Amino acid sequence: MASKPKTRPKSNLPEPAPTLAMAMSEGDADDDDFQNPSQAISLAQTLVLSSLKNPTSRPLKPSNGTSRKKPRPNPSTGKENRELLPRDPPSKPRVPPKIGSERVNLSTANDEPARVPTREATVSDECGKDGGFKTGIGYYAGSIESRLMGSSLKNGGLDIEAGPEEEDPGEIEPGTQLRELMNLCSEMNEEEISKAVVEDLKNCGDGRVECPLCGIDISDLTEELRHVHTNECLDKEVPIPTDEINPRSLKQAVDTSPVISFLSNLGLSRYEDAFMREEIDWDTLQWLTEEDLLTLGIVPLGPRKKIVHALNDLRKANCNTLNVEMDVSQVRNNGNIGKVLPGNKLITEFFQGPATRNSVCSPRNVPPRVEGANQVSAQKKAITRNKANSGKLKDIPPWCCVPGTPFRVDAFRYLRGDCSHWFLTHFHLDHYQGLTRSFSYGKIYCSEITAQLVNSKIGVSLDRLHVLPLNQKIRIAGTDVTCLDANHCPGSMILLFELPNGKTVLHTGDFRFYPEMVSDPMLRSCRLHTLILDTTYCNPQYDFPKQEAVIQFVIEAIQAEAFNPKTLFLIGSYTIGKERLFLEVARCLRKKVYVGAAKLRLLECLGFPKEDMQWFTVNEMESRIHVVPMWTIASFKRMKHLSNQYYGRYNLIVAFSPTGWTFGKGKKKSPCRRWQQGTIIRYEVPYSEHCSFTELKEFVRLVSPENIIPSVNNDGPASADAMVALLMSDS
DNA sequence: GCGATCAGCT
DNA sequence: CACAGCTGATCGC
Repeated sequence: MASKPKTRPKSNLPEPAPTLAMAMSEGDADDDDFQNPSQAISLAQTLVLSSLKNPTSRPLKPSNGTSRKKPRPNPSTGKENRELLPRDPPSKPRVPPKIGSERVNLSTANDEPARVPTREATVSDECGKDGGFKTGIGYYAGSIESRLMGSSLKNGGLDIEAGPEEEDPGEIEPGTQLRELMNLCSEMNEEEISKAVVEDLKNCGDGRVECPLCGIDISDLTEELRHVHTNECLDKEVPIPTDEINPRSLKQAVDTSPVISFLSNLGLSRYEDAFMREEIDWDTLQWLTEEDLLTLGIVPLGPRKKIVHALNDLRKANCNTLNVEMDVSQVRNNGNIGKVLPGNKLITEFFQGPATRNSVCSPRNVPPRVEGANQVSAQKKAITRNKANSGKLKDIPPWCCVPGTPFRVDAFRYLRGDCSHWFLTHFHLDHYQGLTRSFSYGKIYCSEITAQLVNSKIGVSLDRLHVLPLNQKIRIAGTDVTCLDANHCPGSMILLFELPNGKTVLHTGDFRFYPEMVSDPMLRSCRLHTLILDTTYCNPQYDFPKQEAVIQFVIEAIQAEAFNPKTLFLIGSYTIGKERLFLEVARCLRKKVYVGAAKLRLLECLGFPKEDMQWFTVNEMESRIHVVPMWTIASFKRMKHLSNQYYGRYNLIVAFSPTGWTFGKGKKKSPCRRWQQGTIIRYEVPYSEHCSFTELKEFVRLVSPENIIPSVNNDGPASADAMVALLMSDS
C-alpha cells in the first residue's frame, strides 16, 4: 500500500472511443443522469482511485510489459506430473503447519445437515460502507473488505471428523459375500474354522473361555464339547438374544475372523488390530472406502491400495455370481456367523445397494425382479449415466483427485461408489457438471454460497451438502482441509489438504491471485507436495490488467457515452461471476443496474448486503445499464434483436464483454478490442476471474510445489509439461 | 412426460 | 482456442 497511484494506473487499456456516440447523439448531456465525459472520467478516476487508496484495497501495479513475449516452443517431453525444484528455495525454513492444537472438536455436529440459512437470516446489516462483498453467509472472494475479515478468522480452526459413520446406510454398497465365502471355504474347512474360532477366544485374560458366538462361559466344557457348542451356535438360525450376550464379549459378537483371513491373505495381518478395534466384520469390510481405510490408520499407500484392489476384486467377483442362489449354510459357516439368512432368499435381497449396483456391472446377470422392482437405486441410475457408450466408466483425470486421499474435487462427471467425499470448489457448470438431484455418493463439501446454489438450482438435498467455512481447519476422514478464498466467483474456494503422512496438496479450483495471498499463513507455512493449478491462462500472452483497472475503464467508457440519453449499456455476466464489475459500475456511477428477475433471485443467493443489493433493479425502465448473459453480447445478432425490442427508446447500444480471452491466441495484441456494427458497439474488456500468466507464476513461486498438475488445457503429459515449463521459466 | 446427456454454438 | 453456459435433439425411465 505504500505507493498509491496518483493518476490512472498505467494499464494496457486504451481510452474509450466515444466519438460515434457523440456523433449520433440526439440529446444534450443529461446532468441528472450522468456527468459530461470529462467530468465523468475524472469522477470515475476519483471514485476508483479513492477505492484504491482505501487502506483495505489492493494496490494497483502497472502491468508488466516484459512478460508479453511469444510463448516458448512446446518442449513436449516427459511425464504428466513433472517433478519440480523450486527455483528459489525459501530463504527461511518453512514451518510445518500447526495441526490440531487450535482445533475444536465438533464431531457431533458432523451429523447435522448443512445449514444454508435463509436470505433473511443471512444478510448482514453490519457491512462496510465502502461496499465490499462481505455477506452474512460468507464473504465474496472479490471483496477487499472480506479479506480483512477473512484474515481475522484465521485463528482457531474447527475439527470435524467425517468418518465412515456419516455414511448413509442406505447408500452403502456391500458386495455380496458369495465368491469370497467360497474362497474362504476352499482355504479352510469347517472344522478348521471352528477350531480357529475356539483357539481365538481361549484367552479371556482371566483364564475363562467364552464362546465367540454367544459369549457364554464355556470354560467348564472339554475342548471337544467346546467345538460342539460353537458348531451349534454356528448352526442356529435365530440371532442370539442380546440379553444373553456377555457384555464383555460384545466386540467378539462382531465376527472378524473372515476379515482376519482376508488381511492375512494379503500379507497385511499387522492391521488386524485396527479392524478388530473398529469391529469391521465381513459386511462392513466390503463397504469400506479408501478414506475409511485411512481412518483405520492404514496410512501407507501400498497396503491401502492392496486392500482397495482386493475389495474391488471382491466386488467384481460378487457381480458375476449374483444370480446364483445363496447357500445359507455356506454363509453361516464361512463368515457371516450369527447373521440370519432364510434359506430361500437370494443374497441380492439382503444387499439392496450392491444388487442394483452390481446389476450395472453385468446387467444381464441380474434377475429381472430386482431390476424391475422399485429397488433400483438412484445410484445405479447415476452409474448407468456415467458409463460411456462402451460401458466403461470414464477415467478420472488426475486434477479431480487429491493424491494420497480418496477425495474427489469437481469430479461429478466421474461419479462412482468408491468415494464418499466430493468437493465442489464453486458453482460453475464445468465444475459441477454431472451433479444431479439424485446424487447419492456421500457428502458434497463446498462453501455456504455454493451449497445454497446447489440446493436451489440443482435440487440436491441439504443433508448431502456439508458447508466448509473459510480459513478454518476442518478434519475430514483423517485429512485436515482448509478452504481459502479463491477470488473467482462468489462462493469459490481454494482447498488445502494436509494429509496424515505430512504431505500437503493444494487444489486451486478456478482462482485469481490477490496480493493478500502472499501473507496468508496457510500458504506460507505449508510445504506443498502437489499443486493442482488453474492453468486457464497459462501462457505469457495472457498478461491482462488487474480487475480494478478494467472496472475503471468500463466506468469511463460508460460515462463518455452517457451524454446521449438514448444509449443502452450492456454488461455481460455469467450465471455467477462478473458481479464485482457491474456492482462497482453501479456504485461509482451511483446508478442502479437492471438485472432481471431471475438474475436478482440468484444474486440474493449470493448473500450481498443490502447496501449492495440496492443497486440492482428488476425494473428495466429504471436503468439503462443492463446486465445480460455473456452470450447475448457475444452475438451482434442477439444484440440487434434486443435493439429492435427497444426501438424508439434507444438508438445506440454499447456493450461490454468481460473476458480474459480478449488476449487469446491469434488476436491482436490490443488489450481491449472494440467492435462495431451499425449502432451497436462491443468492447471486449480483459476482466478476468482467472489468474493472468504473471499472477500464475507469482503464485507458483509463492507456494513452491514439488509437483504441479495443471487442471485446465491439460491434454496429456506433453501439454502439462509445456505449461509447467512456462511457469518455471525465467522470462 | 420428465430428467439427464450430448452436440452444436457463441 | 473457448471463459461458461444456452438450446435443441435424443435417450431412458
